[in-house]
Amino acid sequence: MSPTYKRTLVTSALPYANGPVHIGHLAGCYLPSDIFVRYKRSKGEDILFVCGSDEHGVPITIKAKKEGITPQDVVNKYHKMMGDSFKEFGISFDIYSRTSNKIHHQTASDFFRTLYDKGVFTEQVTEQYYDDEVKQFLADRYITGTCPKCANPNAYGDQCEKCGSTLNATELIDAKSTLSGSKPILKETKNWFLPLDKLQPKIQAYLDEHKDWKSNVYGQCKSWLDSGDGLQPRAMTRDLDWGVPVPVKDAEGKVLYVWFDAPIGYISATKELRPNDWELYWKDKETRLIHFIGKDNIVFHCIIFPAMLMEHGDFILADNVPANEFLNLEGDKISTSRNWAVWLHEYLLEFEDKQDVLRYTLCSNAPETKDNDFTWKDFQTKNNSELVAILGNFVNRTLVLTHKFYNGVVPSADTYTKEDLLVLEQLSSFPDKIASAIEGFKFREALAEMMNLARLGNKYLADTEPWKLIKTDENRVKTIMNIALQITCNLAIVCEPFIPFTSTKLFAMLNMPALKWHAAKQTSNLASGHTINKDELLFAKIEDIEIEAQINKLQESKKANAVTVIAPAKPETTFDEFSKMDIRTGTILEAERVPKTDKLLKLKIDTGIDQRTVVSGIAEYYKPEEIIGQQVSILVNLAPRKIKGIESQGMILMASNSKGELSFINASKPDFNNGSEIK
RNA sequence: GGUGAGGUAGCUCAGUUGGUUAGAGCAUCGGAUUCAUAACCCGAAGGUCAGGAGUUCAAAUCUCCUUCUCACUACCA
Repeated sequence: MSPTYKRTLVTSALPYANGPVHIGHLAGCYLPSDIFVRYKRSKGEDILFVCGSDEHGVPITIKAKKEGITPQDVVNKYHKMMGDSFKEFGISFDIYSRTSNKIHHQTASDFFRTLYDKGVFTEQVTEQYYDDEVKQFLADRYITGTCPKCANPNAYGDQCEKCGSTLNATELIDAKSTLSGSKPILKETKNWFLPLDKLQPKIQAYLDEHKDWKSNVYGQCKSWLDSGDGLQPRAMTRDLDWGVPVPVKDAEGKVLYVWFDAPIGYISATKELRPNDWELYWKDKETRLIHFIGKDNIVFHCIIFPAMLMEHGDFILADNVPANEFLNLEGDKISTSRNWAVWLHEYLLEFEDKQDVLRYTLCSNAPETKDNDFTWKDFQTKNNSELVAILGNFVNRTLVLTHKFYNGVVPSADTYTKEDLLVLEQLSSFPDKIASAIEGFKFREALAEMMNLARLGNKYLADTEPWKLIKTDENRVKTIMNIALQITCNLAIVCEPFIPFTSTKLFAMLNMPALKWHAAKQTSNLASGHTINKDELLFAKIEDIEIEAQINKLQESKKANAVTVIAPAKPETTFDEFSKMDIRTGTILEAERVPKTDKLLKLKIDTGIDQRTVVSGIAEYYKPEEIIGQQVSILVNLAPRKIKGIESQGMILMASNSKGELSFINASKPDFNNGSEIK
């Protein structure tokens, strides 16, 4: 936070255009950034707020294929959906752009070309799976096969969605191309890498200047730099036909890696918004650049993107990256694929005109320092006992009294008592308190301060009791009501960053145009003699029925999930194929943990044929001492393989449930000796 | 296993460079009140600051160990 900055550029993580926005996204980065920007605008600072849809990358091509439409159709659908719901929710982007725009393709392409011409990239030839039928390299997501860990037959080349393991495409058993169904072959391909290893000293120096970043952010960056071998070169191009084409020779069929292309989206969005002076926001040392993101994006925004910008030259680097942690929902991780989420577009339909309730709840419980949990019960409580009872109630009682006593005309303040002066002093101190919390990215604290202003109002009314005094001292009541109205007016100003819809309603009720931040330090924004409008309730109570409905809805998707996780049957095989496998009953003679691993047990098995060593990934489910003497089924003619330096000579057959938990399978009658064949 | 972030009242979280009886909101209980959406206002109760050891006149705060949660990462034939 240097005082020399003349302007600020705020970016919010580009949401990936393969699904709608949910509350996790909002709490993670869109709401905090919006609060920050609204506050800065209210202060009259020069600030731009850019965002857009991230529309490239493999998952979108897969989704398109599945639905039989083009990738462009997919992103068109979600781009519109996300843009609309952000807008309706009051996320006040100056521009919500998209990476399939021409201007972005041009910008990203030029950016790559500049780095290429400067000789920044290293070229590397690697072996990748290639589908010879459709003449195309296969991204990890385009390869399916049997998961080597849980035997799920529908694991992807990068991940098994059933057991959650991260995989390499080459690990899959019976790998298959999803494009043609054929067996892929390994083929050499050339890609361009960003040599992060060589850039490490520069990145280190950059991070050293920013030890003031949030501890979760700085800590994670440091762990990347300090870990074992330090940073590793990372491919910035992919063999794919959806994305920004690589603008060099010999690069047919290659596009920029989404993580190269996406952050450049911030630049192209700025360009689109301000074609004439966009460079001011990206290249002037007096511009402060801030990236709002979720914790999953830290490495890209704090290491890779800055590295790209440094190597390009010209550009400024982020001054801060206030990343939030994750938001859970009713105790479970939010998951798009499991439909465990509160979707913004659905919320907006089901809770019409209640944007501010969600904004308030998410901000007050934002995962600023650790993962947090969103519950509907909490949502209800926050609405009923804070928004309704404290803020809404204060405004309501003030306006009702004003209409009752003065027919809606603001009375003039007469002589201030000691008590009044104290309240006025506190009133004018709020803007700075809230501001410093926002400047420090402590939005929960800022929000709590905002509510304290409403509390101050409630207390003032309770202490002065104008409804009693009106019978004995009318003059005094005028002063009291004037002060209560000033508090209401200043509330309208300082609540705007957090709950803008409420702010608008408040100004409308007060019958005045919206005031800017600096006015909130004044205690006479409402002139005496001014007539206010009729009062209406700011917030309505949320009843149990509504909350139960939401909880039931989540229960339904939980049930739906429990059913669908059963893996579909594998394609038909032949008896010949099956009989190639030599499976026997065996007994575990010895078992011990493989050091420095979480999942591995080293087993000695009596197979009836011999005694052999097998390494198996079952340590999470069985303790070594419990399984000695256990009878198991073992595949004995599997090619041996070294795991953690130990040669594993076979594979224990395990049953795996939908959670990826494992269980031995063995003969159910006692008199089956080791070495009995399983057929 | 490695690395990072966390573990503070029933719940959600503050606790700045170690300094008198550990704070706030919500929930609970009691009181007062009626202008207000039975809301507000006042008060009470509620914590071996994950556990253990150490440094210090003094530790929630510093060091070490153990343990639990989350994230990244390695191992799973």
